[in-house]
Amino acid sequence: MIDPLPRTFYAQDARHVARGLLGAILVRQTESVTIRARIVETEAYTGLDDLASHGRAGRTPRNLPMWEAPGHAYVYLVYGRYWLLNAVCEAEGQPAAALIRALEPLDGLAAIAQNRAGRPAREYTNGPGRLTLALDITDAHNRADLTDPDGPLIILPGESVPAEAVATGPRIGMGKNVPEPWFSIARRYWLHDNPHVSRG
DNA sequence: CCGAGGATTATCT
DNA sequence: GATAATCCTCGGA
Repeated sequence: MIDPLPRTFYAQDARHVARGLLGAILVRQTESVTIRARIVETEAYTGLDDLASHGRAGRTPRNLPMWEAPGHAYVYLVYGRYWLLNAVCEAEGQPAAALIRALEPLDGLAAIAQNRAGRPAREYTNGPGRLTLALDITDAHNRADLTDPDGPLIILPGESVPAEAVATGPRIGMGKNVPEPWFSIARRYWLHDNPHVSRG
């Protein structure tokens, strides 16, 4: 039995956590199914100074998990339709998170296919809203402890990813009113050439 | 393949 | 009342 990534891992800078999550294994456990998938794309949202982050304007009811203890899930609804999954980062009292943007399915493919019925297999988990549908992740998992081996949502360490396999670039999908440098700064991380990332 | 436009609703101003 | 860390459909090439 492999231990989940420890809370000390998440307590680091969100950029470091986002990069470090590449290659790690997200595990979704229910009574009947275990789904495992490799994290292949992430984004870092960090600090009051990050004008693209929910934490920018101080504490609100929605973003409260970002301020709490690291190593927990921050799940919220976007565009009134899709749940997005983040891992809370940095010290308690510091608003930061790493968004999980894409996964490479490993186990539980039948359950994923059922959750994504009607879609082509290549679009099962290659986007932050798609992967939560595929793994049945909802607000029920907000604040879930990602370090609890018996929890519904955990992250295990994966094989190490060499630096040359990682690409970086601007974050995706922010409103046009996010000012520079936050709009264009390279805080998206993905595995170069992995077919499951949301964009090449 | 690609771009444009609509869906849909909690959250914040 | 405006906005949003997105996805899907449809039309055209």
